[in-house]
Amino acid sequence: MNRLPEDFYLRTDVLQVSRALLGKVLVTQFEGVHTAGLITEVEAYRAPDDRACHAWNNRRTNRTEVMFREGGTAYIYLCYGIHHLFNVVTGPEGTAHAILVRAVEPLEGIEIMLQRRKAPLPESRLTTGPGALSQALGLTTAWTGQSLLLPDTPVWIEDRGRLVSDTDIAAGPRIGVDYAGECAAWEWRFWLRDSAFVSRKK
DNA sequence: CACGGGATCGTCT
DNA sequence: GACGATCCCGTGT
Repeated sequence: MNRLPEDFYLRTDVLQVSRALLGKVLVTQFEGVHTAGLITEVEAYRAPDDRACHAWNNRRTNRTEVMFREGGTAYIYLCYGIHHLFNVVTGPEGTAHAILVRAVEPLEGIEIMLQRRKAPLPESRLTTGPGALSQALGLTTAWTGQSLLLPDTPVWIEDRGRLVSDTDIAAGPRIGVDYAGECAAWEWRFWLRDSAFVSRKK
């Protein structure tokens, strides 16, 4: 296991970290069950200037407090009362930057994922979409604030040597942030261009 | 394939 | 009291 180190997350440019996250492997292990998926699609959110960010204008609330923590922390919140959306906090403590993981390619524990999701599902839809992948990997809001760095955490991210070059990465506007004014046009969504495991076609 | 609606609840006004 | 960084299913084409 080659868990990403603190330095990976502490970089100040959340867009750079977002790109670097593509091709890494998101792993969960709890109650004796192991699942893993290769990260294929992400979105960056960045306070204070980004209106689409929950912590826009550096707004601190009970929910957003986690976003201000040190990079390498999980930020998970409930969306539409149903979906648990998983984010990775980046940057030093005091800045509210986070990366939403929108899709992964299933690697390990696929039978478990099918059970957690609504089987039967085609594998192409098992973990594509932020709510879908969280359900497949067993990620819930119970883990918001959880470290990805400490030993024996239930969730972490690994580097397994998959090489991703800039030409492998496509960028476009983020999904579902039309309310965010001009920020909605920022191309802060990144995905592996050739992956079949992306939440929506371009 | 495109579109529309319902589910469901924590969070903030 | 309104609404959301979503998803699934039904309907119509």
